[in-house]
Amino acid sequence: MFDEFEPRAIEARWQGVWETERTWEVSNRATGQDRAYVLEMLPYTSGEPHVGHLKNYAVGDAVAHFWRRQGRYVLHPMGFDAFGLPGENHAIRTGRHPKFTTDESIASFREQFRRWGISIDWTREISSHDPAYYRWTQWIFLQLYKAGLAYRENAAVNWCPKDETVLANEQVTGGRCERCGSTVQMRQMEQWFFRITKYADRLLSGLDPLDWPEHVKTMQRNWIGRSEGAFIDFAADDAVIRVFTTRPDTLFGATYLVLAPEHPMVDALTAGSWPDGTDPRWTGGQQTPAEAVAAYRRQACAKSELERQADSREKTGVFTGSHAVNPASGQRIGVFIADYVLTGYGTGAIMAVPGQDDRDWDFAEAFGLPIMRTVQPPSDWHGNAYTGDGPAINSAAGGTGLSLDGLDIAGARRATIEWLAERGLGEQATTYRLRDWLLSRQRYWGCPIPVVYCDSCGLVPVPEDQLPVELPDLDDYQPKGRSPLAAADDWVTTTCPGCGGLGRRETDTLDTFVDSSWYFLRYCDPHNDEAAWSAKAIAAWMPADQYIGGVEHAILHLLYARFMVKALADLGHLPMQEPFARLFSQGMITKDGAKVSKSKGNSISPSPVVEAYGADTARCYVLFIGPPQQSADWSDQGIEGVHRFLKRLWRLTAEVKHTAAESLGAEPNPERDHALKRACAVAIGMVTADMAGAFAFNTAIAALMKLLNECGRAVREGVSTRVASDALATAASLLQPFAPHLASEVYYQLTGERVWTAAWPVADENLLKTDVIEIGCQINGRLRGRLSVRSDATDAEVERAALVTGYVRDHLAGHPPRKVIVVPGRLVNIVG
RNA sequence: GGGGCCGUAGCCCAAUGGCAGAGGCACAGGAUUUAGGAUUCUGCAAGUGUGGGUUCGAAUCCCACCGGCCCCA
Repeated sequence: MFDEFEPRAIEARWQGVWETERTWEVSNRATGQDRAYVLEMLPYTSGEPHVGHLKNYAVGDAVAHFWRRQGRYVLHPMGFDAFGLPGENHAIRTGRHPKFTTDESIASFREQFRRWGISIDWTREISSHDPAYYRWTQWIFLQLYKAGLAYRENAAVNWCPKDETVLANEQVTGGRCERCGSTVQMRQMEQWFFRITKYADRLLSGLDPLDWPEHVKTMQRNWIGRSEGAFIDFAADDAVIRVFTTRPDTLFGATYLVLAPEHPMVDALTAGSWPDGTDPRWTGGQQTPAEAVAAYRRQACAKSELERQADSREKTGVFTGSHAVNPASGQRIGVFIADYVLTGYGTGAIMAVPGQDDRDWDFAEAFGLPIMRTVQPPSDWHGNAYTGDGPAINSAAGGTGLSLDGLDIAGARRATIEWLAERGLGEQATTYRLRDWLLSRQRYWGCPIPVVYCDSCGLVPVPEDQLPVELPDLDDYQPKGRSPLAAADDWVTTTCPGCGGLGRRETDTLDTFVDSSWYFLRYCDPHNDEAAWSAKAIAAWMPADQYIGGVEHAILHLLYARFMVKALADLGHLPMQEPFARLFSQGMITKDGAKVSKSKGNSISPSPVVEAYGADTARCYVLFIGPPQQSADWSDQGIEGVHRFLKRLWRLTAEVKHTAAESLGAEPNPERDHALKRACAVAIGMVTADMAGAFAFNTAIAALMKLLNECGRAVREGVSTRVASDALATAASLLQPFAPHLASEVYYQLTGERVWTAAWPVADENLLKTDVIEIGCQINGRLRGRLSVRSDATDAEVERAALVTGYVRDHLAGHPPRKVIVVPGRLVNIVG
């Protein structure tokens, strides 16, 4: 036993034991135990781990340990998301191959995880840049390609001019590149996509049964953005404009049409001159519609999507000079362009119904366009557009045969869609905000797309037995608007697998989200050379019982992984539909209330903390700092308190261990012995409930601090050595998921046993019982005093005891109480 | 603009609708120490952002507002 508390020595000792004895390794062949798969999101290897990683893995490790101690056989693996832009950008800056910086970063992460004592089965480690891994990434791509779920298309894509690559919609925020902040441009390019939109409905309905935080599910639902409505065709002078609306029931109220300025039909619809009687507000002050449209387009381009969507903004737009016909009312209505309509949503064109839509109302008011209500608002309605339900009005026209008056929204919607469909004027339609997943990246440091182009055979997938298509070594990583791989002639030039003639390899690489959309499957069977995984291995572990990660991945990564599992399941490669049964979304660690990031220069490295206080303190601190799902502010002062707590456990253990006497402190005292045993039982109950429930690690650690305070008091005031020793061993046992090293040492010192092999403690119910309890006594809901009653007293007995109490009798002054409420074990309330 | 989370002691945070306090930080005083540090003991404080409502009873549920953060636009 070391005299001083030296975390470094203790931690090195137990880490050595776990490594030598391969304590955390699990076999797929083990039988007879309840299996569990605890998974944290795989770290993106850029530089060194930060405190967010520490929190993520401290949470995951606590769960893994707790479940093991409850008798489950736990798979807890680790790997690295190793491809991607940061590694490549670093290579461009330094001229060093990204493999070196990536491998250094991985080594640094691996070393930190060891230093933190995270209980990982390292035999299952994977790295996404390892050919043995990305061989199967390529294999998955080919399976999806064969099934028609991966396709190539010329598409307008988001282009980041600084990173010189395309970006997925998901990687564009507020019109800017998520990584570098540059304003994103639109470009037409041949690109690879996964057909994730085909799974939109299943990705939505699959959310319902998942044990995930509700807000994460909501974010996914909003991202998929399903809207039900209809396409409606409006006949213009010599064209048909198809709009999408979620409110076909309001068709009679459509008093004008609005196209997005970028809509492909705008040029054709732009009239040669302003029609007679054109309102001056509609012309944008221009002599001709063409000039007005051109000027307005220039203006719209200069704005970000954010500005265009801000509802409070003044509505702007111009008239195209063309008219269309409302198919229901037969009215001629104007066709406008305005930037509050976006190309990407629906058909890029809307029918404007100012009576039932706020934005349309604002636009109609600004431009003097007719407003007609087609839903009767309530009699006390004083607002503008009425978006609520009510009977349809003004919605019948003799000529067209459609009559909706009196129907509610649902009925009018059905009738309108039926009427449109019969006449070939429209159809029921569901649109989604979700776009297909853009996979291609014109970058070097990624997984090569296993495809060859041949003049005679066209696009030929690389045969599976020729995988992996290895990423070649390059000296020049500089992107030049096309992938750096395009310059590697030796690599690009290849034999066509179809005809044996000359072929050229695909030079784009895969989005790194593809790499990370299936890694959790590979952990189940990481050394399989014959297949990406075996059915047996997947059956043994999947779906993951607990997934843990940051909320920043609530949309992209989680949606991609869910899509991948569904697609692979449809192709017969997987037996389940969802990868993650339970999700825990941890909160960020902030510094002075602000997000920490490398770019802000306020990132926090755990290393100095681990050096100064040890891994146990660092781990306990990130768990104690607050509820783990909430964001928490890092404070160097707060660490001290946790460190003192661990140090106290060490000191008390030393004191108890070193005494030869049968008791400590004053004379032995059975009452104090009992009180300490009881404190243990209480702590067991609290920690167990906190771990099994909402992962309330902060209150679990608080309960252990309380138990230790009571151990200290008992040792001071007199307690038998046996009881004190048992109490400390219990504390260590309960602490093991959070501070495994110190817990192992203390437990070993006191019992000679290994704490991780010990069963999770169970509270002795008998110890929790007491004879007499104090309850609150209220009069009219206000606390007036306390009352001692037997713990098994009936409600009637409690009531009687309350009614004979002095201040209650004084208050009632001889009148009977109107009501008496007894909350067993808590309080009694006299209403008089 | 929409959706969500959060406002409790000087600070971080607890509290199945039932006695506002578990734990930690800071602070004050005592013990120990040559001193500092470390250790240890004792003490300390808010009526729960604001205003309504439901209830015998609201930090907790409902409505509105204020403030902070996150996501989406």
